[in-house]
Amino acid sequence: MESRSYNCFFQLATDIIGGKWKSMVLWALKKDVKRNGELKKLIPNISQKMLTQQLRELEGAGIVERIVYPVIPPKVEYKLTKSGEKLIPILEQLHDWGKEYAKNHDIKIVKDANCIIE
Amino acid sequence: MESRSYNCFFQLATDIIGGKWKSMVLWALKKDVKRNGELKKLIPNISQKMLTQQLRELEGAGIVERIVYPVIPPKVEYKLTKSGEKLIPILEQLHDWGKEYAKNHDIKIVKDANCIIE
DNA sequence: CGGCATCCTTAATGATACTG
DNA sequence: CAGTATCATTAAGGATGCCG
Repeated sequence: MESRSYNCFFQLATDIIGGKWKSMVLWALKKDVKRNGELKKLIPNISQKMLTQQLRELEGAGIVERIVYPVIPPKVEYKLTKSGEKLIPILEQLHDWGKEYAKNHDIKIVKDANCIIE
Repeated sequence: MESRSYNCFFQLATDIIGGKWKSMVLWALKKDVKRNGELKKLIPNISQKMLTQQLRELEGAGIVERIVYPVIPPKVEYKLTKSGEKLIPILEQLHDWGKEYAKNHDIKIVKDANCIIE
């Protein structure tokens, strides 16, 4: 985490959960603890590199917790922290907004194999 | 607007308002109609190129309306559409989340000159 | 004032191979 | 399984100049 300076709290928030993947990772974690492999299946088109990178940054921000089990083969779980959980209701509303937007604009959802949810 | 295909409504939503600038532009438009120059002052570090680009994409998505007055010198106003207005309460909650996050992590806000708000 | 067009630089992401 | 490292590619963004 680089400590930038922020002009307002909104900027801070978008800096933490913005970017192409972060909110989607949080969305994938909204229900349960998830393992690396599960996340890769849940999030369409994300590469291992991007997934790891985003998870590390979210962990650094205190939004996601990484739990390592010292076993072989390796087992690592990811879960939302308290702070991260507080974001979920907001993301839900964004989801609902998208649903209404899709309705109004005749946009169809086409899930490929393992969609995130709903 | 390129018509992609989406796996879920959440993905659709983040595709529309995601990216480095879009949500900030919406945030800057949350109160009143704004002109190009005002937006540039309100949004820290945005270039004219990026501002125009983001506004065009938001306009294409039906989130922002562009109103051109045929006068000299040119006058152009930007305002949220109904669809765009529905996003504001959600962005407000994101703002509030950021505020609490800042409190918990001892992050200070340093406005430079013309901050967006609050 | 509010752009657009062009060129150029930098940052983000992808592909592939390898490891404990 | 859950990564890391390296290299190649692509996309995002900045600088400058021009225009109605």
